[in-house]
Amino acid sequence: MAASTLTEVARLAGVSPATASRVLNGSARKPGKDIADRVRQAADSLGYIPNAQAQGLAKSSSGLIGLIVHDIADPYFAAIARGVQAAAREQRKMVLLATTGGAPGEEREAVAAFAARRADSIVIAGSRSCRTEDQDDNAELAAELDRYCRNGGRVAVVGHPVVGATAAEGYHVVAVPNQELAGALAGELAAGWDGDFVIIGGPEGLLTSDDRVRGFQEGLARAGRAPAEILRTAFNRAGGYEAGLTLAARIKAGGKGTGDAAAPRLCIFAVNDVMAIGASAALRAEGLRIPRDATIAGFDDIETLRDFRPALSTVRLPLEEIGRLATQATGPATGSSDADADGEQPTVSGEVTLRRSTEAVA
Amino acid sequence: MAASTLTEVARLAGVSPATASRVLNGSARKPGKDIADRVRQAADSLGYIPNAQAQGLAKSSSGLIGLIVHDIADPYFAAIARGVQAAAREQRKMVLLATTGGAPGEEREAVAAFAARRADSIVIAGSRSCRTEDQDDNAELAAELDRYCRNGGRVAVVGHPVVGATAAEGYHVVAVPNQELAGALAGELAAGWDGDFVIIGGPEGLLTSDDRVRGFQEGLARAGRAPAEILRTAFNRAGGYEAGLTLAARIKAGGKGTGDAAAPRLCIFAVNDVMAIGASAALRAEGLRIPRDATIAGFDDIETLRDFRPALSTVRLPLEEIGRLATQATGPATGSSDADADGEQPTVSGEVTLRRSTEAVA
DNA sequence: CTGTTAGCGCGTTCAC
DNA sequence: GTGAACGCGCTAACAG
Repeated sequence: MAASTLTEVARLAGVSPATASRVLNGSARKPGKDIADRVRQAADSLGYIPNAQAQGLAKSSSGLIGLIVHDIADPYFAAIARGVQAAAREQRKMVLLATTGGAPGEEREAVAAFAARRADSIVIAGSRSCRTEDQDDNAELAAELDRYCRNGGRVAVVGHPVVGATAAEGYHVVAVPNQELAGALAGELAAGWDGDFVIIGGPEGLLTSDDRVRGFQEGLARAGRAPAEILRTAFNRAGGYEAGLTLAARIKAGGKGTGDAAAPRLCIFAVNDVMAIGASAALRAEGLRIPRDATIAGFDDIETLRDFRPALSTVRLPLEEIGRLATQATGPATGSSDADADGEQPTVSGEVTLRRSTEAVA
Repeated sequence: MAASTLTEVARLAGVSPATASRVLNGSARKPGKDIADRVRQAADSLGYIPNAQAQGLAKSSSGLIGLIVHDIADPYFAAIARGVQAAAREQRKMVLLATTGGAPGEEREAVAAFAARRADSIVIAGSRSCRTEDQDDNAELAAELDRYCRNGGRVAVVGHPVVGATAAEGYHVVAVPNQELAGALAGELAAGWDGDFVIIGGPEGLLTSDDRVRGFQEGLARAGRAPAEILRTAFNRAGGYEAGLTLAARIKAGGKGTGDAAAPRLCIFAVNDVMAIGASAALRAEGLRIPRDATIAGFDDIETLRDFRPALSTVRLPLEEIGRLATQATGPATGSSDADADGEQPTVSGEVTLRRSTEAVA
């Protein structure tokens, strides 16, 4: 990776490296118009590309933004990544990507790697876990982040604060009202439906999942309903499918065949869209139909999934904007001359979106 | 972004920076066991994190892999990105992400940015364009890539070579048999269907789209069919939807109502799955049903879309593996002691996958 | 096996 | 306005 250096450009232009640096990058001092042209010409005759590593070393900042996701192929994270990318471009920075599968240990490694690269800021998307088995890793992650912040790094976390992280300078949380929204969803669902509810949740301890489960139960309670049973499974399509099979068996056993208007249908709430789609697929594979034999709702309103039929009831989350906000929170102060307190937490809002998958059938 | 330096660690351990470096990183020389422990202890008592920028400057290599995609939120690219990420991890490198929307000009900028960061290699996913309006940008992109390669950088391009790029050292192409596969799809479709075909293609000049269109027409010809009409539109869901509306109007006009067995149904080939889904949505919105009123096939076999009903006939492409292969091609020689010629082009294979969306109805 | 020296490429004080 | 020096943090060639 040898390329032409600033020194070479300077020599070719017959000036000192310092001068060349001043013209090729924005410096306070403006070199003479004539000499500037000479340098610029020399530069692109040599195909000069500044060495960002050296620049970073000298200026002690890298122009890099680190992004941590569970899985970039998951449409949820992909959407957030798009927002991060867009905001990064506005800040004229590049994004470094790390995928961790959600394991706190790997997240710690990713943070360390970003710190090593002297990333200007780090955005952590994806649910945190508070299971006891992750306790140690979480502590190390928190310590790593804390050190990163103390060294001047800026951090934004989507959804929940990192477990055990002390609120340090430069540490931002983009709050996602999972619990409230899940409650609202439960309320609207309960208004048009008087049967039983079941929740397909992720593994216990996954904060996002837990919040949505809790919120949904609260919403049910407010509507005077009994708490829903909770099925725990993996936080992805496969998990949803598995739970769907279980429910299908139960429906078929209890309902004594489908289409029986007297048999109470089940209303299923899967804590995210991808799980809901998995569950739907399972039901269908078992010969059940939605919303005839059961109704189902998800969460997130993943764009790619909007064309599914029956259209999935869900809670719309502005994923791309979430990524954007998180990134902006770590950037330089926004132009708005408004109250721009450093500790201010950007908040996003979602919207309950009822569609065909939870429609009452005649 | 000030952190503790190697020098500080060395001082605290009472050794020279060089020695500290040798123990903290894998060097040829192994320092004494006793002194090594002392250094290591000093290092993590200080929370030392090596400065990758400085390491890169000194070693003239960065441990970075640049990935260029049109849009990271597009499931096609997201899947490839997952493969790239996985391979990068195996090479103990990090990935730098750039999104360009497919514009050659922005791709050129991205390559320059990667070169500036001294990325060890660059993976370019996403279709190239050969429209005359992109000619200049393409030339500059080719020049930029060429220079990057000459400086020792390694490049892998998915699908097509960069237009106008001279086959330089370190320049790899992961060939995707779009044309052959599209032909095979046409063949299988023609075998079970004797009506008309229509193609929904991307803008003319998009190489991937063009290949698939061409291959499909060839397949039709081999089956003794007349060439299909081609609708040009945007290479995304919106484009598919738009074309779908057009076709819906035509079907309704020509068929004089749906379900008329005498009216020839149309078989639609959309050059990618996302467009096919868009077209399906449009048909449905117009009251038409698949496969009753028209049949449709896509290309890519996007994972997230597999749960759609009616299940979409398509061509399965190992997207994740494509990303992995491209990345590996730019990495150090693979372990296989086999013929490992540098210019060898990894090839992937796909598979025609017929599903319900193209089923003949009774 | 360890310490010393010399860069890697660039930004940034300083003098001129 | 311009050039010469130094330092960013680390590794690689040498001495010892």
